[in-house]
Amino acid sequence: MQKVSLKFLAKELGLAEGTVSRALNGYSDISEATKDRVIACANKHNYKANQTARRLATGVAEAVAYLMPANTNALSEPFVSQLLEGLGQSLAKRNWDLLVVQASSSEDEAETIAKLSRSGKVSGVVISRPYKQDSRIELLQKYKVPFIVHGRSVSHSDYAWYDVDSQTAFMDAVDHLIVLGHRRIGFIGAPTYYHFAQMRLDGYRSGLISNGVDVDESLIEVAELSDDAGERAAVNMLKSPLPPTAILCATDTQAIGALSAIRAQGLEAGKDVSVIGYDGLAFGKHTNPPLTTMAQPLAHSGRQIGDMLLAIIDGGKPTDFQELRSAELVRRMSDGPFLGHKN
Amino acid sequence: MQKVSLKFLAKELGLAEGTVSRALNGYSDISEATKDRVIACANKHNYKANQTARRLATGVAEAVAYLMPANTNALSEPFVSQLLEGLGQSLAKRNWDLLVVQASSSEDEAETIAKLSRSGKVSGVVISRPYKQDSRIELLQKYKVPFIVHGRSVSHSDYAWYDVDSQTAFMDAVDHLIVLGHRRIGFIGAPTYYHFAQMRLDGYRSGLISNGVDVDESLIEVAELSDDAGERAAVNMLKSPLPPTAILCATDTQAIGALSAIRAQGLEAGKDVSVIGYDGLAFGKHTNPPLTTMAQPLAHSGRQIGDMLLAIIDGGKPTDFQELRSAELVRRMSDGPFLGHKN
DNA sequence: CTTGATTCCGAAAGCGCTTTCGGAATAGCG
DNA sequence: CGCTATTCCGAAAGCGCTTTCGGAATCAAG
Repeated sequence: MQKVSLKFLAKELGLAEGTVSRALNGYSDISEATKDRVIACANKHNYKANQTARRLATGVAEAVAYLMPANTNALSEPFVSQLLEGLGQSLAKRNWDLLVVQASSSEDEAETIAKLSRSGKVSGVVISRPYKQDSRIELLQKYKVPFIVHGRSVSHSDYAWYDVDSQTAFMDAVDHLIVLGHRRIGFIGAPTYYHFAQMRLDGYRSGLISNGVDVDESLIEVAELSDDAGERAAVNMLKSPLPPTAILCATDTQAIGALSAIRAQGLEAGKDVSVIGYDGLAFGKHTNPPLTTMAQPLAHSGRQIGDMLLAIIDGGKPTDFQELRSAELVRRMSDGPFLGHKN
Repeated sequence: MQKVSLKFLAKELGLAEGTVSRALNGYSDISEATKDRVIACANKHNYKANQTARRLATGVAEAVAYLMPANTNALSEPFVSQLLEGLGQSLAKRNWDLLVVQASSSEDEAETIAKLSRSGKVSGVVISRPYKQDSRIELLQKYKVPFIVHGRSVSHSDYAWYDVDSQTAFMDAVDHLIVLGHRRIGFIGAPTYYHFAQMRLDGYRSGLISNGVDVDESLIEVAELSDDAGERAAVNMLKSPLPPTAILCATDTQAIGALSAIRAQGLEAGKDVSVIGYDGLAFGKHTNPPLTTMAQPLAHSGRQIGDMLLAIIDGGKPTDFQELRSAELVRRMSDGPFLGHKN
């Protein structure tokens, strides 16, 4: 299996390397005739340009990186593979590579980005789950690396992002619960250094206010992004003297934990206390009871994000690429009308 | 932000490029003194070698690819992100890259591999879920690309793999069910072009036989790797004139579907009919009822696989790297003693 | 038939790094 | 002090591809 290089093809065809290269790349100063000849020969020998050499010569990396979120947790990761899949499809159209990089810790994320940009091995990067104020974003801007954020930070006016409007999603969820008759609605949030956590909390708050119900700070818990944390938060809430009759959770994962807590208290989710999650994990169909959730349309988000990134790399203005999708309520069994207080 | 290249450093230091390069790479023909000087200067300017140039010059790709399994399904993918994470950690030690590539269809997988190997952009690849006879493996061998298989194909003696012994896992599961008093044990398998599907079926069969119970082919269903498929298979089984009192499923995802089917029939999993899955998805804690499963130790499989691959790339014999782990039963609530037939 | 415009291709200079080779400077030794 | 053995570094040749530039050949026009 001998290496087929440009040189090889050139010799075979009796042409100069440069000519072959230009023919393959569709330059207009090559006659159709020799172009065909070259292409035929290349196919015959199964020639694939050495991408490394190509990258070096052209100076374009032909690759983008996905920065894996740190501190992930098994239950919440379906979105990672979905995203990766979509990104891959998008990049495949150009035959670009998808790199997956991860920082060993959150503190290292900045360092990782710096290295990434300086090594010049990618022409773009996408990051997920931005913090309220995210040093990764600042760095990316400073280094002028095209990037798109899966989510938004607080000041998100000057870069490209793709996000789901979880704030109004939570307002909608509150509305829904209000219509069902609930007034004591609890909220299990996520650490507010995540901006999405803040937005969801805000949505919850304004939902309450717009419905004329006061927000009771004792009904708000902050938990990590795991089922166990959600469960702990829920038991706290349930044990309070005036427990909520419905609980909104920042993520499905936490909501699933809350479901456990409710069952453990001998209560029934969907009757004694309603719970609504957020994410729309397919898995929610199988919880006990099936989880009602605000589902985000992550179906093709990966491809979407990939296309946006490519457009920016091609010279598009980042601010032209800010896409806000909306979540929608999918009712399963964990919500229900307020039935009056037990005690 | 001016580019810091070797040339830049060389000029700054009054040395030749080659000298700087050798100093940075720890060659022994450079005095400690200038080595220190060079390194200090490099750090000061935050120099990072252009990896593309380096790759071209050395001829080593410094990257490995993970071939995403085609036809994946959201519920079963936690393992992908876990694997990726581990692989990334392993590669990070050498500062290598992790590429994620996917074929547009199963038929394209061979083509994808061919392209991958010829483009020379990776020094190794890992694939998951091999088929009984897997053309990807043959190709990888033919092209002499170091690789490791996450799983095994039928003839797995001459390459490197990492797998969990699901065959004995299923024998164990049968034993467990037998001890609980079950005799009519159903099996929901996966398409047998996946070798793991065959092995699990074999395990089920020999488990039965070793316990002296005849295998009843009408108690064996084959389903796709999804919850819905598992559910359909389970209803078929349950509707049969002599339904099983326990069901073994090839994957947790299917088992979760089976749970739904059982509930839909007005039966109770864990009492009326036991179900045991395989995989150990964290999610199984939250199904209704919580799913008993044969859990595979995927904790650090990614890192393990990465280390193995690196060792092979370094010249290790592939056959020295074949690792078989074992799964273990984690009992939750979906299994229970045989209580006598209802009808 | 000459001249200027086209068409098409060869030659060569990189891209930024690695690595071999040889030579200058130093050290070691008798 | 002369000679060989070391130590250390500069020079240069690539890695495989792209791209600019100029020139030979062809064509159209005068």
